[in-house]
Amino acid sequence: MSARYHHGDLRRVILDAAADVITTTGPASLSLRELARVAGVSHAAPAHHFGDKTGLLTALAIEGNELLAASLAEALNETAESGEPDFAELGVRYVRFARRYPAHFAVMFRADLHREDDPGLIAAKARTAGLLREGLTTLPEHRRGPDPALSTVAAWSIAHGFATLWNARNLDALSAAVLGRSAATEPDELFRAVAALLFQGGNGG
Amino acid sequence: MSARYHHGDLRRVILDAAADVITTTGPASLSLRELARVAGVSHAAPAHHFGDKTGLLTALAIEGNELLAASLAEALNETAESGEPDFAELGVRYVRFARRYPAHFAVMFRADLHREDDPGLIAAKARTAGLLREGLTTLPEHRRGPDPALSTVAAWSIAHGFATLWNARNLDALSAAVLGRSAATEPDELFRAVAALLFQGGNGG
DNA sequence: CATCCAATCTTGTCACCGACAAGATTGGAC
DNA sequence: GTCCAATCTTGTCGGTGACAAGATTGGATG
Repeated sequence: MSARYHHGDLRRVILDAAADVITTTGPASLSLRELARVAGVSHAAPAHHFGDKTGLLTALAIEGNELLAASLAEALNETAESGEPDFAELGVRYVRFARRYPAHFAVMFRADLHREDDPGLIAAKARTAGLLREGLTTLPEHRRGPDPALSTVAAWSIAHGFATLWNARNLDALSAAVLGRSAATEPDELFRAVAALLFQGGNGG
Repeated sequence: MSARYHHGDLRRVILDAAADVITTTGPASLSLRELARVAGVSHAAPAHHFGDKTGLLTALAIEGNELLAASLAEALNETAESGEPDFAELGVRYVRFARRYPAHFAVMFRADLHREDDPGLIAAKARTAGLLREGLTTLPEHRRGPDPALSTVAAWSIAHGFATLWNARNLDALSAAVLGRSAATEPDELFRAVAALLFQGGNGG
């Protein structure tokens, strides 16, 4: 009985199962015991790897920041090579990440769910924010306004807001109204159109 | 003993207590029994008014939408009188609402916490979204681009993203960088500066 | 005023959950 | 072969949400 003790990679399995549950039913109904059941281990096994429930969600938030940072870094490299830095591409990556990893995205910005003072989380968040700002700073001034920090706030806000509202299904009616009169059919295209309204060549005053 | 049965306005007391708890410690740690304790009633009393925990949070979400809609409607009336419709003012109201009622704001956009198909909630959300779109539609085209629906998505996104990131303390470092070189000291002013980067007089085509 | 009723609140209970403690098992280092 | 640290299990406790059944109240009706 009791199967075998060493599971192999229980930590990863629990993390993936948590992401699945959160994606379908949200973080509120997440239960360590259910995750243990899914993984086929005892009810206290998950706690060993994450300390407690908050620890599990902190791990998810860290992983989310790392995934996002990797995607942003990739976009920065690509646009650097093509010689045409494009802030919208960063935003598209941001929105795409939120759609592909909704569980991670949801946990990352919910301070009450994870341990805010975790060193690993602080480092991961700093890296993501740094890439965001770096990306804006590389833009020519006429395409991002005179103040990079202010532009970063604007770009981050519009991408984050779009991603959040999209995931929460708050843009369904509006996006139908927009897409009905254009050829765009994906949220990527809709966001590109939205992003085009920012930094559209005026002087930032 | 047992004090007196009829509390007077238990529903309101529970709602306010819930908002307090959520504001300080987040929705994750909310407990109906704790609210009952605070209100001085039995542990099952709150359920009578809201059905269950989800019902309580649905009521909070409805109230939040109504408060926000009222503020947006007020802003629309004011700018209509002054003859200078200003989209940024709507955004400022949006952000101000998120800061003044962080508990409501947090619950409103968290589908897993409230009952999405509640008729009252659907109506309240429709009213808020309608005001948002109406506000943008009244803007002259050269200040909001050719497509009102698209402009609504953009304006809603930037306001919602700013509010969310601000409440989650993700803009602290950036706002310090911006505010350090300007006279602005309040988030209202910071958002105004951000909003000025949208629809800044370029042609949307 | 007496009676009745629906709304409100209480008491009691059950299954589930998170956290903790103590013990069992495993793989690997030595 | 022995030991050890990491991993997982078992057992338990207090707290929680949900539900059922009963008690209390204010007001309506006569």
